[in-house]
Amino acid sequence: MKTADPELMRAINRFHVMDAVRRFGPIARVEISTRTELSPTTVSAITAALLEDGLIVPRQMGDLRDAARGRPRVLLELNPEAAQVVGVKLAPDRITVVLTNFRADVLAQLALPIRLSRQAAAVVADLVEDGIRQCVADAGCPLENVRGICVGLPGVVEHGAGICRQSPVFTESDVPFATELSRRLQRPVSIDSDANLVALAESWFGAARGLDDFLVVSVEHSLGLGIMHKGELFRGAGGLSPDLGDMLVRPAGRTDGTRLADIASEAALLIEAQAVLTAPEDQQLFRAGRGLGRVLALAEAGDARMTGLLGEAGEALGFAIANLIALFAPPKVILAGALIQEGAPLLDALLRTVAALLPPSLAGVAEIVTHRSTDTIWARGAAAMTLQELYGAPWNTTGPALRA
Amino acid sequence: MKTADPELMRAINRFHVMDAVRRFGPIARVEISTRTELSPTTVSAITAALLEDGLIVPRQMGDLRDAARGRPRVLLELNPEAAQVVGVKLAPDRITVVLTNFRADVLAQLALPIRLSRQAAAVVADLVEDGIRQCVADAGCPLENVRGICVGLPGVVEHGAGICRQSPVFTESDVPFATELSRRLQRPVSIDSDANLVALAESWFGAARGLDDFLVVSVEHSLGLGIMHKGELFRGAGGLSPDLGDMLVRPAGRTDGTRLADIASEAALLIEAQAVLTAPEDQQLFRAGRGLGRVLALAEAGDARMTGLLGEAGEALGFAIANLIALFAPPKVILAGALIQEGAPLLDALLRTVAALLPPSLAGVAEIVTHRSTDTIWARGAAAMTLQELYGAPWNTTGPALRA
DNA sequence: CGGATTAATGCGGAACCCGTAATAAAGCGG
DNA sequence: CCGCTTTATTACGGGTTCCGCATTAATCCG
Repeated sequence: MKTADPELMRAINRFHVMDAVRRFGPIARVEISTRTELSPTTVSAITAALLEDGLIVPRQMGDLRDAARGRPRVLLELNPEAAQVVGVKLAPDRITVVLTNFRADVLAQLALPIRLSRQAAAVVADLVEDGIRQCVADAGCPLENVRGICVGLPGVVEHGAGICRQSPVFTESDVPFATELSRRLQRPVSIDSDANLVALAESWFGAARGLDDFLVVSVEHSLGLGIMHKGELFRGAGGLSPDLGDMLVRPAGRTDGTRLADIASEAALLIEAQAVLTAPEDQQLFRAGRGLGRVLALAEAGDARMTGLLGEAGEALGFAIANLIALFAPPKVILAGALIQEGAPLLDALLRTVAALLPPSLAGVAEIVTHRSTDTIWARGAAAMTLQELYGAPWNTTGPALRA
Repeated sequence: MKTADPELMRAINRFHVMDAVRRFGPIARVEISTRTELSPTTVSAITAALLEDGLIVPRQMGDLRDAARGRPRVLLELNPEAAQVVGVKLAPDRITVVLTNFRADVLAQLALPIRLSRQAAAVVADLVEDGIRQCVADAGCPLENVRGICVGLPGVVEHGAGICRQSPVFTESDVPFATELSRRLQRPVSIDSDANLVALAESWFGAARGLDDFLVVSVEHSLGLGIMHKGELFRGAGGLSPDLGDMLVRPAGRTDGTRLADIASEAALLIEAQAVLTAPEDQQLFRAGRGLGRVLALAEAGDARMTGLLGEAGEALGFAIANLIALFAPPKVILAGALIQEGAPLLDALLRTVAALLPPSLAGVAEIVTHRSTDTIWARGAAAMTLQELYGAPWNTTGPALRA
């Protein structure tokens, strides 16, 4: 926690005003005042500064007071033109790039279906750089206008330092990807765990709007875990984002095959399924990257081997999620990913396991919902991360108050 | 996060000054200024107010500057007399009460070796009330002078609401213990998970002094987990303290006996050991409450059944701790409890399991140490919790900034 | 006993929030 | 059409805070 001075005070209150404008859409000063519990005078002063800076704009039309007497309110909203930011999602089979405006509306997007599992960091950086340049070019937006870039990727990411400790997309460990991209593009770049970004997206414009505490669990090629805790993205000590794949699901005593990623990720499932489905036409499908569809179709048709695999994965996920609920007590858990479907064996097993394992005292706390997130939403979350910094959340900039 | 006003600003900075005095005191104003990065003027003003309020006192003696030139510094320290607080630790076999001064020095303590597993809340409240009254009477301190009371107990505790959701010491669930005690004693009362309090104690005057991130795992009659995260005690959504006993250690598919508490707590170990050691003299020891010593002695002597049990418990604990390290990435993990001994089978198995299960990217982050905490230290932690509130940490008082 | 040196503190300036009062911009009723 | 009422917004003054600068305080040194 930083020491307080008038500047910080103003930064805090300005952020609250910005946050109210973002969340409650076109909104009048009076309403900002009641919501933030700041005095009308202060709101007026702050909004004047924000208007001056071009971050918000008035919107005369649409006066929908119930009692239409008195001076009409002037509605304020975010100025979409105030900034452009870029969000990138890196997955092992795809790069998604979006350019958004200041409201996180997508202006342009680009999906590169490129297989980049375990690539050299330089190669990935090349691809991302090209993708970003092309995306902003498509939108006719000079790169210089882009106020910030955020990249989401699976694995263990250190947001603060901009280092990716370990990820399925890189061969190397400890990749300083943020500095590398920043050097290439001459723009501010940050990186974060992909699941954290989708958590932010869900909180801004998704299934968890306005919720201060929730989990996002994504089952994709790899597993993702995003945690919103007390209104902020949860990160471990040193800003290290935890990786759901590193959660353990086997009992002690067996040191092999214990990571959740080895049981419940798409990648792991495909490997196990490929070992089982030995028919040549199946193998063909796997080689063509269509194995997942085949697995789901077989499970749908009642193939015991496939439902068994999916059930095992679901049980493992349920086990991990029950642990997370015991720790974070989130009112909501959002599940995402192609494997998560209503009525599918994986989801059934997951829900059943959570219900069975959760202690009675925590039985009711978490509502588990599914939500289909597109790659665009993920990338929008990345954009939102940069926007949040532009809004100027002051507590992110705080250093240790006492030096040893 | 609360909206900022001058009052909050001052509260924040006053807290920083108090914190510096507590941590580094006796300390001169100049040094407070450099450590907090507040201007000397501001420090002077704040310390003047604190002196006025009697929270700190000057200490002329002991001028140990290296260069003894210039005006000598006036050292400031906490005024021990500024307040008295009571800390209570509730364990299934013992109630410990301490009275401390403003520096968390113990003025009087009282240990009641009472078995209170699964007692009615009213009975426990009776015992605690009597214990507190007796303890403060022993010290000749009128109860009216006690500025606050904090009770630590195992189980799932909701600190904010003062409710104990579930605990081995109560028969009931959802016990509003804080209000109940407050009504009886007419003093402010708070409750928290016992492990959180020992974490606070370790951070104030124990093995984790000044550390912003660490875990405390205590293996006692029941299991405890205290998490210091970014300088604050970690609690789940709604202020719910997680319970280590609710962590799960068995794989999905087996829904029975999966809680860590059923494998690795002293209580569970005793039950399992009692089932194995059928000799009449052993059963005698168990009934006399001396079973644990017997188990340890047998294990020491190489009894395979006992080392097996302990090893299994250690592996289960290691499994849970590895998961927690993956989530929180704490630089330090402190283990406490009678079962945790250097060279003992439980600790060996625990360390081995953590090392085996932790993914390489997290291999070096956490140093695991053991630390023997007495019941007094725990109760001191409870006192420290109240003191922290008296110091006026402003962020604890913040409500939601935006009302829906 | 007069510098030199370091510690602590008035003093004035600047920024901020807030309460009150004034102003702005509508609708309503005569 | 015009004044009155109502509601939103803003100007103004007061109070608080932090900070930079200059001053005072307290010691050592020669």
